[in-house]
Amino acid sequence: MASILHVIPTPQSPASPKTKTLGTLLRGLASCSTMSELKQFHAQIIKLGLSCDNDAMGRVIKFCATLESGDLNYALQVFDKLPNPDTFIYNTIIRGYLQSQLLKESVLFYSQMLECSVSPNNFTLPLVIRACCMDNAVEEGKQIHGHVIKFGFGFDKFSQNNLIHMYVNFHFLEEAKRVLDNMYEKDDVSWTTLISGFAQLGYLAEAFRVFDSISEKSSVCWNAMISAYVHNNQFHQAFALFERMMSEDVVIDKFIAASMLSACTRLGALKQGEWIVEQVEKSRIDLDSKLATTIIDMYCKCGCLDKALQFFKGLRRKGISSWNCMIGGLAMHGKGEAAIELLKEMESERVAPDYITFVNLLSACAHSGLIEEGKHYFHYMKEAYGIEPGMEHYGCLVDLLGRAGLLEEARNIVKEMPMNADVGVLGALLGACRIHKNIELGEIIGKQVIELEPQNSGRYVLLANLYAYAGRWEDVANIRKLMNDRGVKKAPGFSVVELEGVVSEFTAGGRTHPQAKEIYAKVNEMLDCIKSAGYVPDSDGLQQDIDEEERENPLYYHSEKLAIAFGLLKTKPGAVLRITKNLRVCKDCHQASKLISKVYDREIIVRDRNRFHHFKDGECSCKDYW
DNA sequence: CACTCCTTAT
Repeated sequence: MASILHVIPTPQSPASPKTKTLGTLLRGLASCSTMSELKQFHAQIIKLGLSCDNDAMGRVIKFCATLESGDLNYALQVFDKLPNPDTFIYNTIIRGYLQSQLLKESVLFYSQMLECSVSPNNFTLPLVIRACCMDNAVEEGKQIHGHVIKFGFGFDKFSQNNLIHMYVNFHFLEEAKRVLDNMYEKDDVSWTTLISGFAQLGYLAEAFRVFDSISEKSSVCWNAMISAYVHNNQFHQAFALFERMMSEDVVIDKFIAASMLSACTRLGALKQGEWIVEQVEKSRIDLDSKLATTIIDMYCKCGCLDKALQFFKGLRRKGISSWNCMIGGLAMHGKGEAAIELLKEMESERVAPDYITFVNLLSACAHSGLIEEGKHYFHYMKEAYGIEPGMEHYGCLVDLLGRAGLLEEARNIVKEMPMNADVGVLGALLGACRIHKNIELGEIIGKQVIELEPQNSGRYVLLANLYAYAGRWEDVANIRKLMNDRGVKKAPGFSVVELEGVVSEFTAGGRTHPQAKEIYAKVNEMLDCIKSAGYVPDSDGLQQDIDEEERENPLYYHSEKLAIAFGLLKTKPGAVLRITKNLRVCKDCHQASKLISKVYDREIIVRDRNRFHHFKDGECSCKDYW
């Protein structure tokens, strides 16, 4: 028995047993992934008598406060036990609040830190600046700017860059620029923050001035400026800048590829888009799921469903956004059944559909008139995946029912849905009233929609068209007057056609094209030809009706017809014409396009604001519902 | 022991 009381001598380890255990524990802590695991490590650290050790507790707090699987309240409990928490620990809690969107608490914790005489370091102020920025706390933000200087971080890049971000967010553009100008050493972050900030507020000239002032432009800077143009619909500027970039031998990376693809998509510039895809493949740019999605979207919106599908199927790993985008693409092209098939494929590959998947799927059902299927999936998403229908889903359902002529049912959905219908949902109902010429309901909804979005010209136009159908010319004139009084301008209509890689743009009645004379002659010839095939210009009431495209131009010269005429002039017989326009196809152009496809034996693919129209053999894929 | 900028889609 006595031997038990003897300490058996062991060889001396280089570190003391306690340190060694702590080291192992901290390593274990770094690798734990759940709160319950963490609590076990925490308990062991306490047993070692380290419950007040900043170094050890700092790690515990870091886990709880900043990781997805953490628990901010637990972090705060640990914090409260610490007699002298250090700067790192304060910073970590501030970051925890920030990540949880508890912005005021974040700033408050910083002042608590100062009250306890703990000095901020270079990590502290960027966090607090961000909190003020996200909270739109202008006064506090200015004070923190003072602290940056007072505590000696006037030359710290992170603080400065975050200040730029904050002032941009406050719309204090001069102040943002001043911070940049006073920076000792500006970097990509400083420049791109300011460029994209200016661009978001629409100040493109200012953004370009900043860009131009950069002596050594990195690809990040180039992309910031390119995407600034893209986001402001200045596609030609984006292309011009891209070309300049190429001529200066800057290498395309995945960011630039994505921005340029987005420009091609919005413009309908298929050839250019394909060229970018080629570059991506050639230069082995990392094809992440964002870039893959962008490429799929480009093919879909440029009218090449086949290529989109081919690319999609060839992807090794398909992210959820790629699936969603592909389903959305099928929806736009009126391929509802194929969209449903793709959902099933997704399920059989054990990819869980999400909120967006069902928005796109329901939109596919709506565009293809799949009423029963649409209703089914509206319930199915909740039953099978626990996804509560949101505003967009209700919008699709209303669209689906409304298009099918089930206006009462659609209206009941609007009344009974758990949230207040937004403009999107009401707009869908209004659209249905237009299709089915329900003046009574359309008038009520139209007025609501206009007041919800008084600057959106399309809403006025829709109601005015409805009045025009009813022959209520006085009301049409009143709408027009209302628009004038409020200074609402109709978006100028334009159509774009891409031929041999050259994108040509047409505006209604525009004569600036170098070959305008030939094009107009072709339009006249075209219209004569289809007249013999039964085309009757939709001129009833034209003098009074408000069209989406400018009224002062004769109907025949809508941008879409000019683009088609130009396409017929410039391509060989049988070639497919792809046209992209910014507004909805008007009734007359739709009818004309159908007949042109027959008489000239051409497939014409038109992308309008909402969807695609494939004109072939005198028919349209939208089955005249759009 | 750690922080900020440029990319897509609905």
